[in-house]
Amino acid sequence: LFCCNSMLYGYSVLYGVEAAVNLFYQMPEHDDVSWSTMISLSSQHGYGSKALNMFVEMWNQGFMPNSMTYASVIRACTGLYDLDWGCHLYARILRMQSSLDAYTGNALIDMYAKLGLLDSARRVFDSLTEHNVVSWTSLISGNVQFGCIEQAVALFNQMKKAPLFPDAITVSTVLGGCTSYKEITLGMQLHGYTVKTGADSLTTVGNALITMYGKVGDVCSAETQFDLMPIKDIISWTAVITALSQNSD
RNA sequence: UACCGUUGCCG
Repeated sequence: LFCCNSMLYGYSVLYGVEAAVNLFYQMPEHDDVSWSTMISLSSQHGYGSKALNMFVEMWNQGFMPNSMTYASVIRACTGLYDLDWGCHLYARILRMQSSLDAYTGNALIDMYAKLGLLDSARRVFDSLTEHNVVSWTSLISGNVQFGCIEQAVALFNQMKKAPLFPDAITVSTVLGGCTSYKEITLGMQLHGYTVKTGADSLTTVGNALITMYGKVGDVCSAETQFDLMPIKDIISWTAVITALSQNSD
């Protein structure tokens, strides 16, 4: 059983999730680990309804989901835009585990944020005893995506006062907001912040900066940023080419 | 053994 559990993950990497599912059903017996592994693999690879079905099956057979299992199923709900199931899981977690932890809490924040229920996302956020960089970024991302850029920035500034630092993903998220809403003044302030912290040399952050300058027609800054970057990936190249082509002279 | 957030283009 132990060997099979390790093989489930290996199978999904080598042959795809379907192969892992087949292996799973060929196993003579299952335990919480096998179930949880399959559920997280399924939700990670976009097989959301498969993940939900397996969760029900697992539950009916009397196995105990842990917070990572719950987080995986919530992620599945997020991908399926299945708010009913998500709320149901929320209630069930509170019933079974009495409180949210970092995994379930962040998964719920992400779910509400992606579905545009920013107030609910905020309530979950506030109910957590501890916030990590993912909690903050998920909430910020929701506000960016649903047009509350000023609220996103307010959160970002609040976060800088918290005992943890925004990472590359947090900064890229806010920069993405500046791009969408053409908030160039704000974007340039953020650019200054990234230079100060050295974050501008990180590929994700640099990519977001290239895109932002390209979008507002500042090809020169876009190119400069591109040239400054020590590590360029496929996104850097696409972003700079897009910037150049959309501002052709 | 597995959890959650991000940046370009195309679909």
